[in-house]
Amino acid sequence: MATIYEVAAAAGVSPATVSRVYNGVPVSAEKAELVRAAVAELRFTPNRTARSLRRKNAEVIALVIPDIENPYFTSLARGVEDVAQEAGYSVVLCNTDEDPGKEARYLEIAVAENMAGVILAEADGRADLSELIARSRPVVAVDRSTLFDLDSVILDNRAAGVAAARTLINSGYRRLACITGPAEIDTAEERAEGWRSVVSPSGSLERPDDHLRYSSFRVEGGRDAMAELLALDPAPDAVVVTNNLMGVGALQVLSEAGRVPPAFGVAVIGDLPFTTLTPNATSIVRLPARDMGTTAARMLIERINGDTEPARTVILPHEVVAAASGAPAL
Amino acid sequence: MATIYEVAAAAGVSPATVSRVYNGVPVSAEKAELVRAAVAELRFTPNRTARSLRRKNAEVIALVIPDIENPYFTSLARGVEDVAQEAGYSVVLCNTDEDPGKEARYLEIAVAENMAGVILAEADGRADLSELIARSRPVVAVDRSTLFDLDSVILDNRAAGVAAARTLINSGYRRLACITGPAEIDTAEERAEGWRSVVSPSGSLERPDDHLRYSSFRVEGGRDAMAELLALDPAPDAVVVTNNLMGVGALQVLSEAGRVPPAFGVAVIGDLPFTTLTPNATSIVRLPARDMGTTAARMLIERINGDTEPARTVILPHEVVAAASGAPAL
DNA sequence: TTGTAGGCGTTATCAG
DNA sequence: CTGATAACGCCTACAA
Repeated sequence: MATIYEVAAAAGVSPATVSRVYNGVPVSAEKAELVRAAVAELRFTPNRTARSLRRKNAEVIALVIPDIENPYFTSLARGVEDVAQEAGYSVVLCNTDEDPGKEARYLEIAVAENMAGVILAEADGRADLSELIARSRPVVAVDRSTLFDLDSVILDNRAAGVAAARTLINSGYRRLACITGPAEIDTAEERAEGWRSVVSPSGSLERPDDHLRYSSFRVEGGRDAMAELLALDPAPDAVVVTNNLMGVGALQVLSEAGRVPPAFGVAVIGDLPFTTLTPNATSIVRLPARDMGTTAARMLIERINGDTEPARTVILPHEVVAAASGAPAL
Repeated sequence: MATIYEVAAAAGVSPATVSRVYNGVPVSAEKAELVRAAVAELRFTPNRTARSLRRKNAEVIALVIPDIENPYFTSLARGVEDVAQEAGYSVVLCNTDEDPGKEARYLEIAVAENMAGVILAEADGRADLSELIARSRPVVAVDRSTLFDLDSVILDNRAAGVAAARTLINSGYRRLACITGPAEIDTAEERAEGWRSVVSPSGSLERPDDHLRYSSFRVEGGRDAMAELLALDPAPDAVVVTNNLMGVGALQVLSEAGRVPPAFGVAVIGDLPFTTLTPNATSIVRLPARDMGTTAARMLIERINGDTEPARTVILPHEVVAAASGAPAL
């Protein structure tokens, strides 16, 4: 409630002086002390709204993600948060639910609220960032790249797909199916392409894409796809699943069908959150979710602080954790 | 970038008129049309910062939760978000990490940013809300109640504890242990008290509290506590776990020890996220996470709209999903 | 180092 | 219904 004027009056100085103590501008020790006392007295907190209006810059960064219920993105969010907090920024978490409409609305808000910058994991790869760019608000792409030339923190999705497929082959499985996300999402397509590149030359499946399913990046998506794959002839003996939630769905269906790994090989890209199965029967390609967040946040803050280097792309490494046990004897 | 003045100039009207079309104040059809055209032309978006400074009220509500990585809270957040969005508010998600210091900082920001209201799941039951209340910013407590007299959306935690314990007794288990959260968190204590009230009279454990463990509301907490309980003599034959993440940890340890349900009875309060075990071997007391969010958001918005009734407390019902199979023959 | 004063973009009051 | 104008609370030249 108290304003800078009331503090100034109480301290016997000018409003400008009060402002200065809050902005690291030199003020004599005595006056500074007077101000501090008055601030404590009146329990003054600077009004951030007025400050951002004046400075055209809120100490807030927007983190726009497609699915807040996916632990991959919440870890990433934690990473962003920790770095941002450190640098004095608060984080507004915006959940787009993979909906380009919601995404567009949130990006508009970021502009209208003068937010300092945006970290964006795109819903559909078509977001219009021209408004943000026109107002020179820095944007960093994370997890998924955009149509614009931006700093990006991404994964080598194709390599992750390759790694997942290879680990199954090494364990002795031969007929690898694949479950991936919507074809419009690049990461889904790239990971599947990694699988395809391993499976095609091996020739154990005549037409690999018959064993490929596109589905939603959610538990239900994994369930549906896995059920279809199990009904195939020739049946697959293993599956690469390109997303953690789908992995859970697939494992549920396999478990219901009595084909828990290693009876049926499973390699999942992404950490399996909260699984209660003994963990090491499934191969995992771990993704550095938290690191993606911290890295993106650091890049964004550099931009906010005026860095004007050309856009950089950082590719963070995944880590393969192979299942302990291999395929059953043929 | 365009301001209301530029729009006004382009449309040949006064800035006040432009403002009016954005605030539902009557404006003649012709002028309204002129404004609409100019807005489209200049791609004008009202500056929310200026608006909130003037109105002393941002169309933003803060949702303060203790653990963004717990799916219970992300579901709750989804509920809040959906209702808020509907009503034209954006939601700022603040993760306190169960840290009262962070919590205090976020609450200060809510004040400093003139946010319209706060939905708070408290970290420690001691938050100082006097500042918010003094400025008559509505606050709704969710999941955990506070020291202040506020609208609250909570659960009957004791009854949930009773229900969890009863379902195990009904399945034929006799020596029920309990794993609960930090003693400072009321919900943890209340749920444990429910368990105690079932276990004490049955007399099958001489000193029930020897079989009670306080731990952190996280997977690790469940793991640690479960390991300790398994080493006890007399060993329990079942456990009530008062939180979803702890439940996951407990099940992991049991699985590693080869004592998967129903060999060892498990009842968990809270949904088990993403479990890949066949689901129905564990009893679950389902909590209406999303509903808590929607209910809290509705209450908050009523308050924002000026409702001044005395504080209400809503207790949302849980739902017991008993395990399909009972205890093994004794 | 300090104070004065103008303006950031809106909204609300008050005449007309 | 419409237009001029004064705030909202703060920051930052500019002047002293």
